[in-house]
Amino acid sequence: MTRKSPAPETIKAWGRLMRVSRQLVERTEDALKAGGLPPLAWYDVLHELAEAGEGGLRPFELIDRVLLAQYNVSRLLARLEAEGLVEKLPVSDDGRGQTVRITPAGRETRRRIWAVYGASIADLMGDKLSAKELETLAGLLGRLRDPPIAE
Amino acid sequence: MTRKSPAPETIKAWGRLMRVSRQLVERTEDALKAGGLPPLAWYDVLHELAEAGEGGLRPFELIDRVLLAQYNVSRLLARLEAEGLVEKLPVSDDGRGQTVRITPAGRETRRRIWAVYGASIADLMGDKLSAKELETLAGLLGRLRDPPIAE
DNA sequence: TCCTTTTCGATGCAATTGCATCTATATGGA
DNA sequence: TCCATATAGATGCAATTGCATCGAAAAGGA
Repeated sequence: MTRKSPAPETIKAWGRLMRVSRQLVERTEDALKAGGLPPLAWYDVLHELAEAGEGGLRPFELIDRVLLAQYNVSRLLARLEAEGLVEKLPVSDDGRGQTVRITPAGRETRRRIWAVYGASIADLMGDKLSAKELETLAGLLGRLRDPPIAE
Repeated sequence: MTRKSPAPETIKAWGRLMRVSRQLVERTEDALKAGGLPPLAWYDVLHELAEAGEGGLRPFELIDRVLLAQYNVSRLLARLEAEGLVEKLPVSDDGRGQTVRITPAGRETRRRIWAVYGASIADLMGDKLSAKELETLAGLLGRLRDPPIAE
């Protein structure tokens, strides 16, 4: 942990990152709400499960992918199951756990969310920066990740 | 609103932005908790009020500065007042409103939060990118703001 | 095998957030 | 002036989040 106060450029970049990310999330959530659709977190989970395919995912695998706390994943999955968007299957070799799989209704919901979410992304980012700038941005952000991504 | 799906570079940059910003916030909140300090939102409000000086700020002015909903500001200010970190003063020319001013205890708390927050910023951003890169990042993010900042 | 520790997932309870609405004051006509 | 509308800020209630902990099953010794 560095002990001294950050440089002015650092503070400025930090402030921008905080403000912009919150603004973009808020606008996107508003767009989803306006369309009568569930929040972003639902999309994230449905997306990961769709990518995972028929094999599904264990809840603990979902946790690091979607960056949610364990209890949030547990409860979100319960809500998704109640809506019939995912199903939980017992897993043979681990009596504690379960496998979660997306249902056809879940895929359909994911598709409907994407229609709005994708448009929001294009609107808020794609229209504002060039392809080259987007790549520069992604590269710089990748270096802030943990673990960092060089590219 | 653009109707088509965003380009791959756009999606990638979006994903990085979402993931990185959440990761950085989470780590910073963890650092504050570990230090027995209040959450980031408290800092934001105390910071704005400190900048505003003796004149203080009206709650509605705080709302757009800190990007919180009206009811969140209302309740956050109530908590800060209960802790003696801010004080509410009636405002002469508008009987509905009030002016909120930071107290000495509030300044002290802000200082203590910054000791950890600033170190976290330096650690998570300052140490990862050069000054030039930080400026590039801030510039690109500025263009995503609403209203956008060209520089 | 038996016992301790770890991991997986759920949940009770308190705090916070979101939504809708409320009260009070101010503002802008007719 | 009087009334309709708008703005400032607070709040009741429901949903969500965070924290701590729990129960159950697995893993790892001794």
